[in-house]
Order: sequence, then structure tokens, then C-alpha cells
Amino acid sequence: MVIMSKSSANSFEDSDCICSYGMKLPWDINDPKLPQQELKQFDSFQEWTDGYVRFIYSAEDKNAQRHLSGWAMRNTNNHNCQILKKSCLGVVVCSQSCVLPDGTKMQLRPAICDKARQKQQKKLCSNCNAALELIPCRGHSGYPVTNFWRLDCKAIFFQAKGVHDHPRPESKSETEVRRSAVKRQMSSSHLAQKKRFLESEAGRYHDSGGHMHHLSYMEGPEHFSLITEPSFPIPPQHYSSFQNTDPYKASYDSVSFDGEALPAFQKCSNPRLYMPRPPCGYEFAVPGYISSSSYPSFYKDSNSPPDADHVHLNGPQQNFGGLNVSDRNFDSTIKNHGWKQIFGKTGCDYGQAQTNAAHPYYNGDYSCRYGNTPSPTASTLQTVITTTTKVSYQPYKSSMVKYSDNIYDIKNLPNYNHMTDNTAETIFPEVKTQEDFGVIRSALGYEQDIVPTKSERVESLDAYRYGGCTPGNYSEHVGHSFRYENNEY
DNA sequence: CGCTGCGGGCAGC
DNA sequence: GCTGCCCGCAGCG
Repeated sequence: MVIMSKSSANSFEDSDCICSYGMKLPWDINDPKLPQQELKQFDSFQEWTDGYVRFIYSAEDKNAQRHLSGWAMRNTNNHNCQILKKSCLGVVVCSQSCVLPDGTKMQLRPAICDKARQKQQKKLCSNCNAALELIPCRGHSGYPVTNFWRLDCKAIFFQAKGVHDHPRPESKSETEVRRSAVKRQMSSSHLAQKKRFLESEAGRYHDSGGHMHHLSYMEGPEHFSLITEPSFPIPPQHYSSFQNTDPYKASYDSVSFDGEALPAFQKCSNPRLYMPRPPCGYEFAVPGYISSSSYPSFYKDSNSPPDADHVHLNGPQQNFGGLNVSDRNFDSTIKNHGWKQIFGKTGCDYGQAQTNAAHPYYNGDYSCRYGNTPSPTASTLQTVITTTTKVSYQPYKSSMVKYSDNIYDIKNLPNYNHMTDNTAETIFPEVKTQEDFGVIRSALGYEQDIVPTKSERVESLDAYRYGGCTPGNYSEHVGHSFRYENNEY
């Protein structure tokens, strides 16, 4: 891990603290021209992005193509066909905040479709029969966190704005797995019932009635949300607890809520330990590593619903769970192994381990978003941050100067300031932080996927100018590119 | 049936 | 004008 170890001796002002490739290049989703020619690599897909982060994915990345997110994001019309905007729907929880047998809480993925979501909210908590409640996301100045996707030739540019102020819902892949499982089970149980019915034609009493009743109650996939997760790459001790069985079977039996399948899923996939997370988390642009959606209540916007706070301190939140989930779509096994090796614990404890040990700023003892004075630039750039529809050129005039004047001082770039938004002035435990990230990433093997070594960082920032909006003609503006040796740092 | 993206339209600022 | 948000529609699986 070259970057971390070397830059760790320097202040946080180092751009090296920015770990994603997308964060290393100065760009904003609204820029008329996105960096193209200087793209030497791409970020690996991040399912659980959080904070003001940017990534540049390969246009061939399937997940990026699908604009996937672990968060339940719905399409939002921003009247800009160039940029796809999505806003977070939050998370569905039990209105009674009931505690599941394993001590965690229900956190369902809100249905994306409005109608489906309304239906979903009419259903009852599978654990306590209480009503379900949708916790809206207000992580972006009181509005839902927004994700922006923009395809530009070879790359898919991703930018997120806002910090999720609610627990993580079940990931999309988890939901899909569960739904398909439910369907399978429904059909199989239906067949089984038919069979049993035929076998008991004589009218003998059997339990099909009760079963049916149960099924009707458990009709929605939501009711199985926390039960199973067969494909989730979780620690062997948990995974093996049901990998050789049919996890869906158990989900049909309410008794199984107390069974082993539930904890396996609960602890490793969905449940979020709401550990205070550093506001600087996204400063490092490594949501994949510290993509916790958990924040202390004071971290929330003032207009957040007061009752949402209980969520923050409830239930386990694994900060790295998202990484696991995300990687499942790729090749996560190795990376998860890395985690195991690092912490020597079960994956279920990764977040905890990371929180308490690996990450010094997961102690909740740090400055927060609202406890700090925003930088002048940050405030003026707020408009840039929230600009989602039409490109606003004014804020970028200064950035152009910056690009050419001091390409190294990325912190001074408006784009990076807006990136940090309100939390920019937080005091960071830079050194340790970066070292820790280095360790983590190294163990994860991410340095190859996401973070280029310093010598690999070649950027042609002078090419970053604003001309016409035709995507294809960008190369014409490219003059020369200069090499950017970070070893100087 | 639900997810996704698109786009019209409206309201607030 | 920008933004958030609602709505309906269509394509897809």
C-alpha cells in the first residue's frame, strides 16, 4: 500500500487521502466535459456508497450499467437526459423497533415502485406484527441522498451527494435472492400442498389449512427479509449453518425466526451496528471501506425526523458489510477472505472490529458536520452540490484556474470542497487514518482495483476545459498531459 | 408484479 | 431557473 504509508506522514490536505480513482480527478457530474483521456483506470464498483463521493467506473461494468446501489434508490426526474439522477428512499423498519431474536432489527428495502411501496408499508412486521414504517432519507440537506450517473464514452461517472442518515436496507441483490426464493418456495409448497391434499383425499385432517394461513400471512417477500441469505459471502461458521440446507424452507416456518438461519443473515448482511462514524469518512472517498450508514444523531440534518434517531443507535451496523455485499456481484470471496485475515473474526464482526480497532475514528469522538464552521468555499459551492439538472458554469470558472494553477492542491478545488461539504473542516486523525486504510485496502486487495500507486497516477488536467457539450469531441481539446508523481509527497 | 428509465407537470424558492 | 417530487407510461424480466 504505497499511497497510505507514504502520505500518512503528511497532513490531511494531501490529495492522497482520496482513495477512489474518481476522487482523484477533478470533475463534477455536471461538468460539460468529463475527464476522458486521462482515464487510466476505473474504480471497482461500490454498492454502498455513502457521502459525497465520486467514482469512475468502466462503461462495461455491469453494475454500473445498471446504476445499481445497495441503497434503495429511485429514479428522479432531473430534466437532464444526460445525467441519471436517483434519490434514496430510505429504509423500512418495524414501527415498534422490535428486536429480532438475534438482537438486530428489521431493515427492509423499500420498494422502488410507488405502488409497491405503499403496499409494502401496509404489511406487518414479520417479527412482531407491528406496522412497518418507512424512514425517509434526509441525508442531503434534509433531502434524500442523491446519486448521479452519467455515461460518457468509455466511463460511467458516478457521483453521490449526501450522507445516508438511516440504516441500510437490504441490498437489492439480497432482496432479489429472497424474492426468488419466496417464489420458489411458494410454488414448491403449493405443489406439496396439492400432493398432500391428494394424498389426504379421504378428508383426514392435516396441517395444510394452517400452512395456508401462514403463507397468506407471510405473503410478501418482505416478511422473509431477514431470514435467509444463502449467497451472502459470510463467515463460514455462519454461512455453513445454512448453506447446505434450504434456507427458504425455514423462512416459512415462523418458528424458524428463532432458528439458526435468521441470525446468520441478520448478523452478516442486513443488520447494521449503528456505530458513530466519522464525518470524514467520505472525505476519503472510500465508501466501500467505510460505507457505514450510521451516524450519531447529531450528524443528522436538523430537519430530520426526531424519531429517526433511535435508529441510529439501534442494531448492528457493519461498516464493511456493504463491501461484502457489493463484492458478491463480482468476486468477493477473496476480498472477504482478506477481511477475515485482517480481523481474525467472523465477517459479522468486521464492522465492529473495524470500528473499534482498525479505525481510530470510529469512536464517535470527533467533530461533526454541524459542529464545525463550514469553509467559505464550501458554502459558496453548496449550489454546485445541489445542482443536478442544468449545468452551472459559474462555479467552475474558479476551478478552471485551480486546475491549471495548482493541480496538486486538490483540496482547494471547488469540486473537492463541495465534496466534503459541511464536514470539510472536521479534524481528522490523518496519519493513523490513512495508515489504517492502507492496511485495510491492502488486505482487501483493493489497491489493485481502485487505488493506483502513486507512480501510476497520470492526469492530464490541462485537458480539463469547458467547450462544447459534445461528448465525443473532448479529445480534441486535450493538449498534453503531465505526469503526476506522487512520490514527491 | 416490480424495477427501471423517461419525461411532463407542478410547486417552492 | 433550479430543484424536488409527483405522476403516468413503456420496456423488461
